[in-house]
Amino acid sequence: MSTEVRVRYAPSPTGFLHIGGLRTALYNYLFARHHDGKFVLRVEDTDRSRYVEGAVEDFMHMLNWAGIEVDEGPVVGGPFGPYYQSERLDLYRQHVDRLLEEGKAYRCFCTAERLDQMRKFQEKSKLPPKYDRTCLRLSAEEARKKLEAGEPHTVRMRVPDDATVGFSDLIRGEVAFSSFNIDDQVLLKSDGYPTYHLANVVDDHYMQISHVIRGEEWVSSTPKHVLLYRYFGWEVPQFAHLPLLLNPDRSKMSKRQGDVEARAYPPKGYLREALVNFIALLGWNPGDEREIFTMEELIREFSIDRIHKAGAVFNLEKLNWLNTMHIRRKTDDEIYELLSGELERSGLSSFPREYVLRVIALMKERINFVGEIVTFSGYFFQDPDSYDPDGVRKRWKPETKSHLVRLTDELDKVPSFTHDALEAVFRDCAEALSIKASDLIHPVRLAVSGVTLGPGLFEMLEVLGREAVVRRLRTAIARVSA
RNA sequence: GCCGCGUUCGUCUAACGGUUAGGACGUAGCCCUCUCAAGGCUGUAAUACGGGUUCGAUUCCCGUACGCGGUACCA
Repeated sequence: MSTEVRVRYAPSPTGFLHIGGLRTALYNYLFARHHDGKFVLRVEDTDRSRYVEGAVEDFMHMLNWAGIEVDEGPVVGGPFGPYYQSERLDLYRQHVDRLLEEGKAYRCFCTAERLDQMRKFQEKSKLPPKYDRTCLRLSAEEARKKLEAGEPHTVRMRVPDDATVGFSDLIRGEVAFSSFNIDDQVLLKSDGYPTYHLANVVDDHYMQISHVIRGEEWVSSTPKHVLLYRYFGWEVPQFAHLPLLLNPDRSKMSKRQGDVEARAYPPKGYLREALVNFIALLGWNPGDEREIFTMEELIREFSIDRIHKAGAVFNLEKLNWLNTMHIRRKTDDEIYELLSGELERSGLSSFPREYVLRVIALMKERINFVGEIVTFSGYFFQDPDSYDPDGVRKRWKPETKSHLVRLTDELDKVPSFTHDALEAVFRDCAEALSIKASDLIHPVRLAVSGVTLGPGLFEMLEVLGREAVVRRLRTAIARVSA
């Protein structure tokens, strides 16, 4: 086998891409890219009853959104396909037959009801829950009869009686299980489909996967996989079991406590850069104090030995902060592109791109989500229809009216309506009136925007332009002082 | 129940036997300032518990507690 790093993300299409799944995919991808290896996407669609329509499309779409490029997989293809397990049934079948012939697996004719009773009994007797091997004790003759009679059956792997099965985990170190606690796992279901355990091992082998990087929930079934590799005489890949993502109450991340589906995040205004940066840091850190990373930087820095062992709580507040940090790193043009849909929906797409770009430049540093440019800066697109009452109370004094009348006249005739010229007008006017500039600035902000917060006043006025500013001031003077 | 894994500020984490246990988010205060942000400064807050080992334990070992995962013809 080559020494090339080959990893895979192998989701099951039983639901849409989960944040935890996205992180697993990301870690695999970062590891692959860091080592100039390949990232494979394999669809583990062996459970026909739980298949969710559209799930595969969702995985691919969200991976693509996140900037995780698939080197081999369903759409792009590759030398080790097909990449849908449902299209590899013959391969699994052949391998089950081989195990059967070699006595490393056996047919099981037990019914679901029987197995149920058995488990209840085991629990009551405080025994480890595992198949009691009733069918292993069937004579060759009995088994053949049942088979010929067409009795539905599964195929189970035969676990050695008294052995320790261990493996070395890149994150957890040596992990060992006594075979006494390893179940004779079903490898082939009665419907002819393989279970995860069989399909996964067979595919990882033939797809030449060098490192199996997956969630912690697989730790306890890894001994079964190790056994299968041995049965087939195959080299065992390196394992790395990732810590889980947790809800705020430290239970396994799930619905009810926030959004677990990756596709919920883009519409909320989260940047791919922020989400990727955030989940990368959930369980991994670069070893120094940097926090903001691009995908390229993550690829450069990523290493499995800096992955944590303990689960990590998915905490929105830090994600939000990262979102604002990444927004600030974007150019105005990039933000415009991200905003186009929002502008459309808000009926603002008729405004010239140049104008929107200037609004973006002013708002970019004061928002947490791209969409807030639209929600927080309505006054750039429309005259205010009301004035914040608290602001009026605080900033609009009895003498304000006459001051603004005078200022408005000055603004109406200032030769160039630019930041510096406007500031000079304000300063001169304040001086002439023997008041502070802020006594003009605050009421003007209120008159022009209707609110008390926003970008610096002079740059705001410059963007708004003389006509709108003068019009709004005159309207406000009449309305607020009335 | 059985098996496995884990445990540093509220959260994400650094420290791989010797640090005043560091950083970030959040939060509180201050500075800056035309507002709001941003930024700067300061504060807040942690090694689960009990035994060892050691001159010295966050760090190594054992136990307990707690949490989590698995315990399917799901993945």
